[in-house]
Amino acid sequence: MEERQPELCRVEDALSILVGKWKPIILLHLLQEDTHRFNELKRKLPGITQKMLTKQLRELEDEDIVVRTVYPQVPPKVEYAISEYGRSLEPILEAMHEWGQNHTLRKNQKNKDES
Amino acid sequence: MEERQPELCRVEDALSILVGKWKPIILLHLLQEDTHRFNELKRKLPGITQKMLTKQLRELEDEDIVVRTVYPQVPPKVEYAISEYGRSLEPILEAMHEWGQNHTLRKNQKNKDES
DNA sequence: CTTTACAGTATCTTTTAGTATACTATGGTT
DNA sequence: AACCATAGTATACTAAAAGATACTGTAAAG
Repeated sequence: MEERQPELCRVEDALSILVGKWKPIILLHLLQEDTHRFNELKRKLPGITQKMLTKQLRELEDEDIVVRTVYPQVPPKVEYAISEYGRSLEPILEAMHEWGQNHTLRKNQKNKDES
Repeated sequence: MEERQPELCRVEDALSILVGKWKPIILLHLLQEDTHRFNELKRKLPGITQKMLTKQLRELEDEDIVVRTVYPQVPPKVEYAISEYGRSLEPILEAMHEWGQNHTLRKNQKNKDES
C-alpha cells in the first residue's frame, strides 16, 4: 500500500467506481447474471429512476466495467453486461460484503448489550 | 456474496465507513503510524479543515475503527489510534489500492493509445 | 501584554448526489 | 384512435457532503 506514502494511495480510484447508492447493487446483479436489458435491471432495483440508472450505467461503461450493446430494433433493445475487467472487482466486493456482514452483527450485538 | 440475493448485500455497510474524500487517507496514515495527535494528522492532510477532520474522526470513532484518547491537560492533547477492529479494514484498503493502481495504469495506457 | 499552540465549535455558503416528473420516438396491440 | 413497452433525455428540485471563515478557553513563550 506504498507503506511509506499514503499520499500516493490509489484507494480513491477504486472507491470512486464503487460508491453511490446504486453501483454496488448494480454490479452484484451483473456479476450474478451476465446480461440484463435496461428495464430488466430497473425492475431489480426498486426505487431507482431511469435517469439514475442511465447515469450509473454510463459511468460504469466509461470505466470499461460494463459493456453496453445496442440492438438496432424498435422498440429499442439494449443489453448490459459486466466486462472481464469488471469481474476483477468481484474480490473487492466480496471482501466488503463479508466485512459488512460482520460489522452489522457487531453493531446488533452492541445494541443488545446496551438494552 | 449471497450469490442468489444481491438484495441482502452488505457491501454498502463497509462502503459507508470507507467513503468520503478523507477517510481512506486518514485510515492509511493511522495504519502506518499508530497514534497521531489531532494537529499532527491535520498537517498530514493538506487542505482539510478542522471541522472536516473532527467530523471524520468522530464518525470513525462511532464505528469503533478509531480510538480517541483525551489527556486532561492544557493545552489539550488528544490522541487518535486505529483499533484492532479497524485493522480488519486493511486487506480491503490494500485490495482497493492495488486495483486502483492497475486501473490508473490502464487509463493512462488508453489515453496514450488515443493520442 | 500580545502572540502562539492546542483541539476543537458555530455559522454560513457552495458543490455534488440523488429524486420527481414530464417528455421523446417508434411500432405493435386493443 | 388510444394505449403499451422500449430506452432513454430534459428540467427542476431537495438533501447531503464539503468548504470557508470566525470564534472559544487556557497556559506558556516572547
